[in-house]
Amino acid sequence: MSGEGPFTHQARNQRKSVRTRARLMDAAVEVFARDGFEAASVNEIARRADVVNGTFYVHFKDKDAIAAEVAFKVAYDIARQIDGAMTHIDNAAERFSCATRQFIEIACGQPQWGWVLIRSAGYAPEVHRQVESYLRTDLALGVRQGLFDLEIDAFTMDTILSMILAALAARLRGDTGPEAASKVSEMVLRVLGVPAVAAKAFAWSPIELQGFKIQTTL
Amino acid sequence: MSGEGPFTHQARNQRKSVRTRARLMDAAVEVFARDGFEAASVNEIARRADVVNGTFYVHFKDKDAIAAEVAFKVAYDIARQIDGAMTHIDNAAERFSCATRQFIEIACGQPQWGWVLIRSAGYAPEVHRQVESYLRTDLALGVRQGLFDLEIDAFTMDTILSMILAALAARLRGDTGPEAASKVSEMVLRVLGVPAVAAKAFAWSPIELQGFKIQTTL
DNA sequence: CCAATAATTGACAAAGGTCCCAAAAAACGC
DNA sequence: GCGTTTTTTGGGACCTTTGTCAATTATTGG
Repeated sequence: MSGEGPFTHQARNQRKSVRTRARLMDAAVEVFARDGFEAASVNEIARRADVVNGTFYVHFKDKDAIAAEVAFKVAYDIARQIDGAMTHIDNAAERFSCATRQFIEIACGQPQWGWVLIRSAGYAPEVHRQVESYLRTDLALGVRQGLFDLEIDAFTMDTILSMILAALAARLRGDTGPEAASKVSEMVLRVLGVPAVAAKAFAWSPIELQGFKIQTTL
Repeated sequence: MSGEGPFTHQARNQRKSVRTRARLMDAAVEVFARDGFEAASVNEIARRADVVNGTFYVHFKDKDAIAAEVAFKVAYDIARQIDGAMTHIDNAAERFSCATRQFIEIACGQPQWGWVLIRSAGYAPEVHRQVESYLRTDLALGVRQGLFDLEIDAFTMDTILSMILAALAARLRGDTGPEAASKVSEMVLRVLGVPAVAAKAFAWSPIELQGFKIQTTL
């Protein structure tokens, strides 16, 4: 086994079944991140969780089942962290910029989670829904505040999300430094109709967070 | 076998080896488009090309080899079609909008090629390079013409490409109608710094093509 | 038309995948 | 500590995949 992952940590005081399940999920994250969903094998996941192959099937029906659960939990957890740290920001452009930058930062701090998000975006609708949920609210707010002049429909959301994920991928690949998060924020704000100068200001201003620091594990 | 694909058609008068190779490539397009690169199997490709498994290995070293070749040929061919039909347009914003809209239209006319482009974008650098080659020229031109005010670096290119591919994917999934191409053009032009009104005008103006119509097969 | 060359075949080994299950071991409540 | 319940084990049945190769069949130039 390779260290203790976030799910395992969260399950530390629960009954054995729960702990094993959590170990399988941490292992699945590693394998999905490295090999992609299609190429990942149940055997490899079990091996990394230090259980024999048969144990896997006690806990999950098949590969699809664990993938859906892992993707959902990862997306949910990240979204929750971001939301919690932003309750004090009112301006929609600032909220968007802050959320996007934090999202990329958090996902980079846990690279395997980042890759799982990217690689599962195509297959797992629940990931899309999770990430979009925090986006949609702020975008709609911006329209109401008169900051954004673009119609926020499903296609717009989809395009914006793909920009953010592209930035995350570039960052995880190491193609770019931490500035990618601000760059992509600025680009999206321009798409939304924020004037260039204001977009730059929002995207590059320092982030103020509620509380000390962002929590990067469950 | 399921009909005659573009590669097979192009190879119709060549020697047998070339024709079989082309059939394998058409089959590979179908399988990669349907299953994605990771899940695609050499067996399935051979079956669809109406040859036995062993024949595949006469023509290609392995799955990677055929994937690289297919992705490159598809990207190259589409880029060539677009370039050829745009020699008479001078304005960079118009060129970009026209190229993007045609790109999506062509890729949708041959859905399997479209999916191959999307699914291989992550794995095959040659696809990125091909598609970016026609983009980069026009974006740089726009900066020189004073139309765009955004620095065109690798990250910018990457983000813009991901927007275009997201629109293509939405279109191929049937999530959106033909207007997606104009919508995404408009969004990218805004990113590039084109004023909202002008961006809308460029993105939705009718396309004038050199010659009669776009060719949609090799 | 025939010999030489080119191309395809089909069977197979080796590797690895999925999923199941009877038996063993561990954990739990009393 | 002890019997019951929960959980894990290990191996096996069966399938798919990859990649190779000697044998066979098709094509083609002379």
